[in-house]
Amino acid sequence: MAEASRRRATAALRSPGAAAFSPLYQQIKALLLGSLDRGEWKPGEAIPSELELAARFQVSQGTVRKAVDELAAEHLLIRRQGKGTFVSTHHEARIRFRFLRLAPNAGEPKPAESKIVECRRVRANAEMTRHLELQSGDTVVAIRRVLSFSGTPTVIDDINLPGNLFKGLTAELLSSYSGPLYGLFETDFGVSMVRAEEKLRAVPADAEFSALLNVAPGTPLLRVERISYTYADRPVELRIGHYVTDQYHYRNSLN
Amino acid sequence: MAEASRRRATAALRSPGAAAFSPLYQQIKALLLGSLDRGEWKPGEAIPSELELAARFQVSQGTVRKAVDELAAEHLLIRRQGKGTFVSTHHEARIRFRFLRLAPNAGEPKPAESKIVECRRVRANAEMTRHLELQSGDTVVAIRRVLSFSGTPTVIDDINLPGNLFKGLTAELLSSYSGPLYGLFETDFGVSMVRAEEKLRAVPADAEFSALLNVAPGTPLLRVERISYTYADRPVELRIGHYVTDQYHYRNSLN
DNA sequence: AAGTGGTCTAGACCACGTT
DNA sequence: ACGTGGTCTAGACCACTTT
Repeated sequence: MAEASRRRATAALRSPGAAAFSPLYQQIKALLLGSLDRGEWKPGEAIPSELELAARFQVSQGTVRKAVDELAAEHLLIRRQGKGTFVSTHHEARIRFRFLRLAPNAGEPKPAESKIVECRRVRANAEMTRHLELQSGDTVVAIRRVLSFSGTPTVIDDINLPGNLFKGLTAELLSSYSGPLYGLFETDFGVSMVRAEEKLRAVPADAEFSALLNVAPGTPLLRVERISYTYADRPVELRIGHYVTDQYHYRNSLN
Repeated sequence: MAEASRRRATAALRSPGAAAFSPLYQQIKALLLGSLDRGEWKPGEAIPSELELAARFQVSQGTVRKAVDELAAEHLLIRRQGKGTFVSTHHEARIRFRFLRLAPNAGEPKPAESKIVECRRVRANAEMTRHLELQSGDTVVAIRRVLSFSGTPTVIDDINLPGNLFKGLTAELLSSYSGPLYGLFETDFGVSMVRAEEKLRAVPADAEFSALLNVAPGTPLLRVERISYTYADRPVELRIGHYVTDQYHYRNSLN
């Protein structure tokens, strides 16, 4: 077995054309990512044990471990000593707060009340086509919702999703569902948001936003533009949020 | 040697009073953090090789490696194959962009021009006392600077530092220095900013800010409150920034 | 050639959770 | 008792950099 794996690494290393050398554990990691992307293991489920994976890929447990370690560091997998290694799911508080950065200035976070304002299927405009890597003419699902805390409207989210990935998504489904949106996407559409890039600005509230958020026109809002990515690192959500930040703030850690 | 280290781990594990078990590599990591905090190795310098550290701590190279791996993942150390492992320094482009989140909406980042507006030593107010864990009556260095890009004022930073750690810090020194502020703190005062927590809000420009930033009063500004920490995880900077975000935005990654 | 970090293996034992 | 992940060791070899 030692020989087999060494040969494999050496083969990759010495491949003519010098296709960039990649260590065995990176190759394993890519294979695991592929399985996750194909839904071989669903969010919340356990993946095979390290020894099983080592046998499957013909490498040592240590090599599998290093691949899994990296995926766990990226929060795609969660290790539980004595139980196994599990696929991350948005149906958990811990992971949710990685994507929900709004926190109250004082006191404990309260659950948000969500109201779906609209949910339409429209042709992608140029911005969506570019950000979501669509073809011109493709459709997107355009959702607008308002989040309130203790009855105070605080967030307007404009969410755009590729139409072909979210076929049965309707306002009714969204309204009937309580819980994290990404949890719904994950279980009902097999789309897992794994990471995101955001751009933040301060902008004045226009007439429409000021009415929805119950603030004066011109009130400074925190505008958050987010692009979310799946396992395969494909963009699948363009979300534009506008936050009222008198009682809440956006928290961030620099490491 | 194997015996020695096993005994050490076992001793820690079985210590009466059950002082929380911590694995050997975590103990090593803590020792390394202590050395960094004491300035035993300065930013930019190489730390001893893994084999040297293994000998010093009487553990295997693999255990040292795991400790160093974690510190490298936190960007406190930087590994360079064939050369050694080095202490991170703010005198490098890569690390700077971890703390400088403002990016132009279009085009390449340009270097900022910094103008020191004031630098005074004052008594810490309640807010500073709390955030910087000071005693009431302690002094802080209060700095205000304006950052401009291509002549356009874009950022006002109000920076507060514990007076006792920054004794020789004057407006002249700040003005004569070009380069990252954290680089100056690091080399001249032995204070390394290692991580930070930020809170973001959108606020209207008041008269003072509108004059300094050359925008209309009430213009939405992105307000960024930052607390920075050193190796020992002690807060040593309270910084409040106000950003004009028409040509620039704050970028963030959710992982 | 020598020294550094990087990868990979094999095996032992520990801690945790379930059966 | 058993299976899981977690820690630690020892040794081999590879890749990169400097001498």
